[in-house]
Amino acid sequence: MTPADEVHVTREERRRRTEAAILLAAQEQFAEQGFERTTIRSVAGQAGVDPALVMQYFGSKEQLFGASARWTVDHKMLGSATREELPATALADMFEGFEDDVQRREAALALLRNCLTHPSAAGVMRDDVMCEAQAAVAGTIGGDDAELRAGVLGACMIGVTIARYLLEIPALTGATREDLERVLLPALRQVVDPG
Amino acid sequence: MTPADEVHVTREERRRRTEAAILLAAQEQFAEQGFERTTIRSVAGQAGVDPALVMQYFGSKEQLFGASARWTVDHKMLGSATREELPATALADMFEGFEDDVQRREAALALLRNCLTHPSAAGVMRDDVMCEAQAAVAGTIGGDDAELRAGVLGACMIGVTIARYLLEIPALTGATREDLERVLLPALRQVVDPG
DNA sequence: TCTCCACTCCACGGGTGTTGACTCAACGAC
DNA sequence: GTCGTTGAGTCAACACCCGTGGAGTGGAGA
Repeated sequence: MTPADEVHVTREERRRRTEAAILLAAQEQFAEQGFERTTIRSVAGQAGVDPALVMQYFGSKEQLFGASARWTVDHKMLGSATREELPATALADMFEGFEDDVQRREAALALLRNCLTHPSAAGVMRDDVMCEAQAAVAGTIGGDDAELRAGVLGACMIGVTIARYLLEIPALTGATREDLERVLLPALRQVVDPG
Repeated sequence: MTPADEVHVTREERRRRTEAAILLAAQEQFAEQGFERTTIRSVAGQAGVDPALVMQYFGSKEQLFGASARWTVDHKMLGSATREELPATALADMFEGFEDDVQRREAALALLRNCLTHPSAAGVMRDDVMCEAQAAVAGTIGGDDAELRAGVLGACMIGVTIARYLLEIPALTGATREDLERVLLPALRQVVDPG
């Protein structure tokens, strides 16, 4: 844990590091095995730490999960996109969140993996991710059924995300970003632009 | 459990009924709370039966889940549909499986609810549901990226299904079938027909 | 009346989240 | 430099719940 070539680390710094190690291990296990199948002991084991320390830092398994599972949708970018740009912006946000940034990916996977079985994860998913993003884009879509179209857009994005990053359907995992854009963008434009 | 106005039921008939009651209770709980949160005891309690009887009939919790979680995609109907009919056929299959037939709905929800966290449910979902349906429609789609387009079609269907029946996003649950068809069909046609 | 089988009772073994007391090295005051 | 204090980290254990198994019971069938 402590590199030999590092002469001295302050106590505060050590604490920050182990807390980060615990959080990282928790995110990985929550993302891969789900909430119920990851145990405090296994997280502590992967982080090289005693299980009791996990409790001391995060309070409970529930709170550890709350700190681990996060999905940051870029509301501003979605809100400022025109109707034509909307599908491409949403797709770019997905690629950035699930492929480019390792930190964001584990946190988002931890939430998505459990959003069907864990009550609070379902709540966060429904309220913070889906409904907020929907509200952000419904205005730019316009028309009578703007809310529905925004919801369908989100639902399709969720479906593709699940198929590609969680279920790992070969047809989806084997596709490049350009492949996905080519197939998906015309369809999503049809969702946001009824004309 | 035994209706008073029923004079006599054979032993074999009684056994069939209690086994069906156990299976129904299991499907409901697997569908609503997920695999880990439903216990043999709670299933037995809802069925009005001793926990040990559940084991005796189904062998293990894993096998009980296997008997409970099923999703029957209508491959023949999907395979025989033309490219123009494909989106409407898929959507009709979703409505029938998740709204019209109560038996099928609980079984399908039990599978879908757990497909991100339960290993064997994930396998069934990926292989039996997604990949088989994909293979059934890829032929009628045609072209170089037929597999990818079929996969994207399935992914969008899964996303809408999850958003409407599991996450219960208001914008999706509040929509009628006609609303969904109006918004979704043009987009799905764009997926299966690149022209 | 004897047999069989649907069904129950009770307990075991194991794994889990959580806790309180404990150890020991880093830190600040002098 | 020395000494008390603080806090990071450990250890052992508790209380609980779960899946599962084996012995037992009572009423239906022959």
